[in-house]
Amino acid sequence: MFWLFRMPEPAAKVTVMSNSSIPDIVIGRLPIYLRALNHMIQEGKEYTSSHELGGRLGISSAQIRKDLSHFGEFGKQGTGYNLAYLSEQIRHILHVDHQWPVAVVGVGDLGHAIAHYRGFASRGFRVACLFDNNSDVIGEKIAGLSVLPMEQMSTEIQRQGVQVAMIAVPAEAAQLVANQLVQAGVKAILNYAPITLAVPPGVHVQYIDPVVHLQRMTYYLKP
Amino acid sequence: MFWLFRMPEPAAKVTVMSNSSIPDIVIGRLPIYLRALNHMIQEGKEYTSSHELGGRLGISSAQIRKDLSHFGEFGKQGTGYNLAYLSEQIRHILHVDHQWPVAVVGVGDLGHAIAHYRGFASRGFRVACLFDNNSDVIGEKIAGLSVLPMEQMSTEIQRQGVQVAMIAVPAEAAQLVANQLVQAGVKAILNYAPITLAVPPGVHVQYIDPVVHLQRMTYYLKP
DNA sequence: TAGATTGTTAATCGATTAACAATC
DNA sequence: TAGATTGTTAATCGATTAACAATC
Repeated sequence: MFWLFRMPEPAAKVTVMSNSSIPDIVIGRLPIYLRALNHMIQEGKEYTSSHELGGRLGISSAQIRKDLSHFGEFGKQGTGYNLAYLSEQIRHILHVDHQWPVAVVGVGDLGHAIAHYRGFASRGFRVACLFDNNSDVIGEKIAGLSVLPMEQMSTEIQRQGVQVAMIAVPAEAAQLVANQLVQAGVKAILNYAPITLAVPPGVHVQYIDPVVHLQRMTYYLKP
Repeated sequence: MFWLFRMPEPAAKVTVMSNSSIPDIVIGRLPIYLRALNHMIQEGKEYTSSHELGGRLGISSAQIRKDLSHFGEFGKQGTGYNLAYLSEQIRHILHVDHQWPVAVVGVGDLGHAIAHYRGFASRGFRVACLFDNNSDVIGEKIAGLSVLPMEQMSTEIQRQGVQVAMIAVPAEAAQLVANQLVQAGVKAILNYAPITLAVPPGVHVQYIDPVVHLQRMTYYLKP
């Protein structure tokens, strides 16, 4: 991807092309914008402004406009943004304008909750397979899916072309599972185990550890 | 809290006091450091260095040293950091050197998983009460706790002095629940509902929305 | 001692914001 | 037209990093 910058007057002959990628921190805000936009749509609204959106999210309007400007022009002066259009555009940017099949590894309480969660489909994801190493749950049907043994993981992930996985196993097993997922071709891992994973370049990892979030807040509280 | 800065030579007479608070982004990394330090302790290690810690976490050693320097001097030249000591210090800084009672609102699949999670106790938290508005689950015993009706929430939170809560209700109910929690005196909310909450100043909110994390990764993937 | 590593400074790098011409 | 709001620029602000004296 490249960008064309306007040259200062008097116009130089060269055109500066930058392959500089979009900051990850900007990418990280797009899902938040998208969530809020869809929320507004459900409220029956048709348009919003960077000011209104920023007000809801606690983000400056300038930042929202700047973030969006990395990808194109989506608004109209005086009017703001058409919600349906902007939502569609962001879904396209984030590649969630279709459904990604997701593997879930670990079917304890948390894995169950993930498998049953109804909020994935409308936002670009579909739980496609479940794995566990516990023979008590292998074969069990959860949300219409049979829990498969770990031995079948690689085969099944490759068969379905799964690129995205969620790890919901105990911390002790998480790195091993991550290795197996990477081996199977998974490129994005959402890790619920409270441990930082080591993965090769090109594999993306995000973390969910409720305690990290809680500890971040207790710093500001009086015990 | 204030900080003493070394004056340049020749020494000035005044002592500069700064009330500038520590950046929130620094606070946000401390729980990650703490998690890794405790992991190393469990591996039987006794010391680490900023270089080793940074290597594990994908963070520069300079950043780790800078972050810690906001709070004091915890290491020794040539040796590094004593793990038990640094862990204890960070626990103290984050106020997780004792257990915070936590209220959980919403006892669906996710609320069940949270209530059963064994990972809170060692890291400064204890699920102290569960609430729901569904009469099917009210009265049910989960992890030794009876699920209470929403009507008892405020009273119970105040009775136990709960300052920290987790919201695990559907998105439509989350803002209302947040309002009630704030009314009851809660100062920190971990929100699992996929919605940005509006809360008064002084109330802290953190978010866990797996889809936000997934969407952040799919941007980089080829569909 | 020689090697290692801290804590801190200053420079660099990057992100956010204010401001405004353009224009709907 | 008058009012509102975008997209973009340049300035500001803040975070990260490189480098090194101090010292264990």
